Amino acid sequence: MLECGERLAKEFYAGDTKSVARDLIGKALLRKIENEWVGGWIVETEAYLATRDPASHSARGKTPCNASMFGPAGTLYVYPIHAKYCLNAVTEVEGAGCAVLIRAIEPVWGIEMMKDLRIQQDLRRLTSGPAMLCQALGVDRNHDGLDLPTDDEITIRNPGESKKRRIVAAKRIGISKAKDRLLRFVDAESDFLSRRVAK
DNA sequence: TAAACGATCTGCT
DNA sequence: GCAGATCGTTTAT
Repeated sequence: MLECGERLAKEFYAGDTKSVARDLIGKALLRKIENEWVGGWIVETEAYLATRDPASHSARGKTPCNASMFGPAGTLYVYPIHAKYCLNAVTEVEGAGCAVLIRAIEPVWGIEMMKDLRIQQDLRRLTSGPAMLCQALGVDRNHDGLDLPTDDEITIRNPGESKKRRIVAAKRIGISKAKDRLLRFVDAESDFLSRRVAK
């Protein structure tokens, strides 16, 4: 295994959604493809709260498609949107309908593999958006519902010591409801954000 | 079964 | 920076 610390346990995801979103910045998202680990540091996330959050997919209740968003903490929720996919980690308790959207990572491991999967050579545009990073890691609907704390193919790990990051809260992107809530978290120094934050 | 709508990306200007 | 592409899911006939 790579030198990137311990994998996050179920207890990590069981915390308050907003806190989990913030704490995921600087963690390592990894995916095993053909026996090789690919992935990088998480630099951008967004919190989607339970049924009270009108921007959340869970707001209108459970449907066959969003069922895994209501699963136990640590469940992977992959949602299709605009003919692409987004990757979320379910938080809090089973049935709550909260999740954290992982919007961008800084490519570190298996960069050549990711370039092939994305058909994209520009490092800046490799994983700096929710659908981009899914494609770079080869994640699709087949992975929906798996258990992050125990899965063999996809995992999030805590590197322990890592470079210092300046974490900033900002408004969420691309939604039409509840726009003004500060539920987006980014590593303000990163070059791999889907959108820059105002200084 | 038809129509509308996105938690978006890309290419071109 | 902006318009167009894209397609599964949901909601309406």
